[in-house]
Amino acid sequence: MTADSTQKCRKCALFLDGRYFCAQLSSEQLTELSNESRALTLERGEALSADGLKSWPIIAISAGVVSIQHLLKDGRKSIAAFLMPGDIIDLRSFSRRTRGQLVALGKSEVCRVSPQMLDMMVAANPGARTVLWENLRDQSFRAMDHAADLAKKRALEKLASFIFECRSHYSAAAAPEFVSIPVRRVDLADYLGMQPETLSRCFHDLEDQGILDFKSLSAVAISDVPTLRRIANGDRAAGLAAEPEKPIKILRFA
Amino acid sequence: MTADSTQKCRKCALFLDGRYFCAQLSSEQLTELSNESRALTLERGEALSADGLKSWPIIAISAGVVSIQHLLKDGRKSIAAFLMPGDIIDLRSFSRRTRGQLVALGKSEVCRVSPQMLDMMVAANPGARTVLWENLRDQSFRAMDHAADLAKKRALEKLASFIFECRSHYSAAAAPEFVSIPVRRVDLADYLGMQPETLSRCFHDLEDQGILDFKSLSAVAISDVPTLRRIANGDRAAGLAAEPEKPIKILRFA
DNA sequence: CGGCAAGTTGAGCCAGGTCAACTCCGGTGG
DNA sequence: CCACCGGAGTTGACCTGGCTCAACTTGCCG
Repeated sequence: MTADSTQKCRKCALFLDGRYFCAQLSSEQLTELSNESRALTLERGEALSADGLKSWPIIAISAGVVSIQHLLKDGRKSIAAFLMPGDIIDLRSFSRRTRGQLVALGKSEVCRVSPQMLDMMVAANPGARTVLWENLRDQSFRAMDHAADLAKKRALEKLASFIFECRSHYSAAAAPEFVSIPVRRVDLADYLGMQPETLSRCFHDLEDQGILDFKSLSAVAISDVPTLRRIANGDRAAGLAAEPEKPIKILRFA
Repeated sequence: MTADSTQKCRKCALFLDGRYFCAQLSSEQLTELSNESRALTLERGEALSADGLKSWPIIAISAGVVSIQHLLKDGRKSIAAFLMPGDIIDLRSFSRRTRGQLVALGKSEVCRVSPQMLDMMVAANPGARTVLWENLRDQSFRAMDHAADLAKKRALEKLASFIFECRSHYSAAAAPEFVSIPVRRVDLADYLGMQPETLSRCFHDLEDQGILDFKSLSAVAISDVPTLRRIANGDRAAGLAAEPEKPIKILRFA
């Protein structure tokens, strides 16, 4: 079993990618952690049970996308956050707060870690501590940025922001304008706080304006990065041939 | 100066309240931290400059409310998060992300801490580490809950949620139904992603329905907690005498 | 190649945005 | 003590972006 678990860890993205937590651990620490962790594969739509989370409140995402979902009484659903590979979430104080569920949005790999073990690693290993701390900060800022977007942006602007968010997460340096959208339309709509219909119309708009170029449902190329950026930043004139500015210019000569 | 700074720390809320970071420190650690920190008073509307944040990227709030604000090109403003006393924010990786500003929403006290010193305390003091970690997690979950609220709730529901959020932060055990609203209407509107006019109408609604009772602009009593709770949870029938259910019942007999 | 889930399109409607006028309140100076 | 001022909050009337509902198309998987 020990051999097995160590094997398991040595093939895991959390160990193989130097930016992630497990890559910071020494060989012995990795073995220790292996014994106190459980890998798990989730299919799309599967949720981690509340009971399971009580005994294993630390979840590390090694592949796929997992969401934190909130449900309202009348069935409205919203997705509070996307968790990506490398994200580690500590739900020890979660029960006090609004109940949200952890639901996989596609086939995903997660690793459940014993809290005691995590605390030990964090106490003993400054590198691991830094990585964990930075990841949590990043999650926090992502959530805040997202909240700011939801608060005051219109649908098209939210979508534009999201595409950039995707790009910063996923794009290879080789093809910076190709972006993969790792979730279904419905889930993206729930994340962006709009209806799937509206989302569809927005995608269509961006394609019509020649800003996006669809390779498939889940892969786009950004053909006009500056305009998309301006839309994301809330520049209402972006992509509209900037009509309102002309008259002002003329007045300046008078 | 050492004596001065220690004095300063011993009167600070971050030390006096046992739940907060500085209360976890030993006497020597507190003295050390004093020398590597700078207290600062902010008036409403004052922002921490980007330069200042570069040299002092750790900010602890000891009194008042500080906001993280985002500005769109056309002047739309949104408030991504409220930072409350006890919150500590680490902006070391902030510059990479969307520029947001830290702006005080009322007279506030903050303490800028040297990152090296914070790291040392965190390495040496497990209690302090836990408090800091839990605070950051809390901020993160708050931001996610807030994002979920913004995504799929209507105006009245967002306001109801916010009132509960305030209650959990501020209320004394003695008078659990009294809630203080620590920010101006405009700022609350920016936080909840709506217009001040709409916010005003929502407050009025809740008062008309006998759910809220205003003591002043910034102090309310919740007169009907269950209904407010149901509104916050997205129960569309709450406070409407549940008319739509009757006809359905009749049809069931047919 | 059939069947179902996912995504799209269209038409009509409403919650909340917008704009403008108004009230309220605390501070200030005559 | 009161008139005045400016900022904050409120109210009213109108308008629109995005929601809703329903029908349709597309794409995926056995």
